[in-house]
Amino acid sequence: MRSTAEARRAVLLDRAVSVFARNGYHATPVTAVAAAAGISEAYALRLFSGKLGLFVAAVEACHERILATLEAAAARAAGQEPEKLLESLGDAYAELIADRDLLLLQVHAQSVSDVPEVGAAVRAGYKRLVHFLRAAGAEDRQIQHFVAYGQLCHLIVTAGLDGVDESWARALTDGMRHVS
Amino acid sequence: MRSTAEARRAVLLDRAVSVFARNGYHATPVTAVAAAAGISEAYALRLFSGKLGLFVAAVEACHERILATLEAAAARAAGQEPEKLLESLGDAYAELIADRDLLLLQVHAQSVSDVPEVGAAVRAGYKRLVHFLRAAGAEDRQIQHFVAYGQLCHLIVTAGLDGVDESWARALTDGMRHVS
DNA sequence: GATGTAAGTGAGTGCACACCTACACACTTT
DNA sequence: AAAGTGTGTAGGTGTGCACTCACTTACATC
Repeated sequence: MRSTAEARRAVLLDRAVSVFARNGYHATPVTAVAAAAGISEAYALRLFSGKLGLFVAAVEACHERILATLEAAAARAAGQEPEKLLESLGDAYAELIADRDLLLLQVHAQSVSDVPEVGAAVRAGYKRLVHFLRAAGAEDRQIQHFVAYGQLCHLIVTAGLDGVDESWARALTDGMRHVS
Repeated sequence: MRSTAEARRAVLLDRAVSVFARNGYHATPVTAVAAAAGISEAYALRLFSGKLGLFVAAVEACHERILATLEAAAARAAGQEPEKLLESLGDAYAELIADRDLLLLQVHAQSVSDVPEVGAAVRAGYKRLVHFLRAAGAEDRQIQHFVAYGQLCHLIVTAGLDGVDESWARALTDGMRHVS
C-alpha cells in the first residue's frame, strides 16, 4: 500500500482540474489526467467510477476552490459596507484570470451541461455562489451584476482577450483588475 | 447535378449551427450534421475541407445571424438616444434565449477556443460586435456592460436556469427579458 | 453521342479512446 | 506462514469516428 485511495483521489482531482481546463471534457483523454497524477488510466477510472465521475468531481473541486477564494476575500474585507465588500469580491474573482484553470474549467463545464450530471453540478455551483453572496449582504441585483461580470472574465480568459492589444478588446477588458 | 455546391454549403451551414449547438464540437459527429442536411458525410467533409472548417464556418454564420438581429433591432429603434437604443439591443439579444441555438453555439465555440482557428473566429465575432456597438453610439463602458450581460444570457441558456423555479436562479434571470 | 466536369456516395481504413479483466504487489491479521 | 484486503497495473476489447478513395450519376458542350 503505497498510499490510501483517498489520498490518490485528492491529488488526482487536483491534476484533473488543470488538465481538463486545458482542453475540456471530450478532448482530454483520461490517460492525460492519469499521467499528470502519476497513476495508471485504469486506476483513475476506478477511483471515480468512469470519466464522467472524474470530470464532475473536478468541477465540484473547482467550485470549492473558487468559493474558498471568495470567502478568504470576504474575511479580509470584513466590516466594510456591502458596496465595498462586493467590489473586493469582484476583484478577487478577477484575480483568478491569472490562474486561468478555474475559469477555463467553468466554461468547459458549461458547454457540457447538456449531460445531466454536469448540468446539475454547474447549477449547484451557482446556487452556492448566490447563497454566499446573499449571506454577504448583497442584493439580488448586485448578485446578477457580479455573476454577469464573472462570465465576462470567462470570455476574456477563453478567448485570450487580455493578450490582444487592440482597442475593441480593451473595451471589454478595461477595469477588470488582474495582474497580467 | 441536383444542386450547386454553393447552395449545399448554405443549407449545410444552417443545419450545422443547430446540430453543433446541441452537443458542441467534439461530441457531435459529422454524420449527424450531414444527416440533418440530407447529404453524405463524405460530401459534407469535402464541402468544408474537414470537420474543423465546417465548425468554424458554422460559428461565423452564427455571428452573422446575431449581428443581423441586432442591426434589425437598431433600425427599429433608430432615432432614440443611445441609452434607450442600448436597452433595445439588450432586449433583442435576450430574445435569443428563446432560440437557444445561437447562444449555445457561442458557448461551445468559446470552449474550443484553444484551437487557433476557432479562437480567431470567436475574437473576430466580438470585434465586429464592439465595432457595431460603437457605431451605434455606445460608450466603451456600456459595451462592456452589454457583453457581460450577454454572457449571462449564455449561462442562463446552457445551465437551463430559466427552467429552474428557485429563488437563487431567479436572482440571476430576473430582468432578462425574454418570452419563456 | 462522345467527352468533360462537377455533384454526390458507399465502403473502407486506421486510430484513439473508454472501459474491463486478470493479475501482481504491499501490508495486515491471526 | 497462510489468508485476506486494498492498491495498483498491463494488456486486451469493442466501438465510434474523421478522413480517403474509387466509383457513379447528372448535366453541359461540341
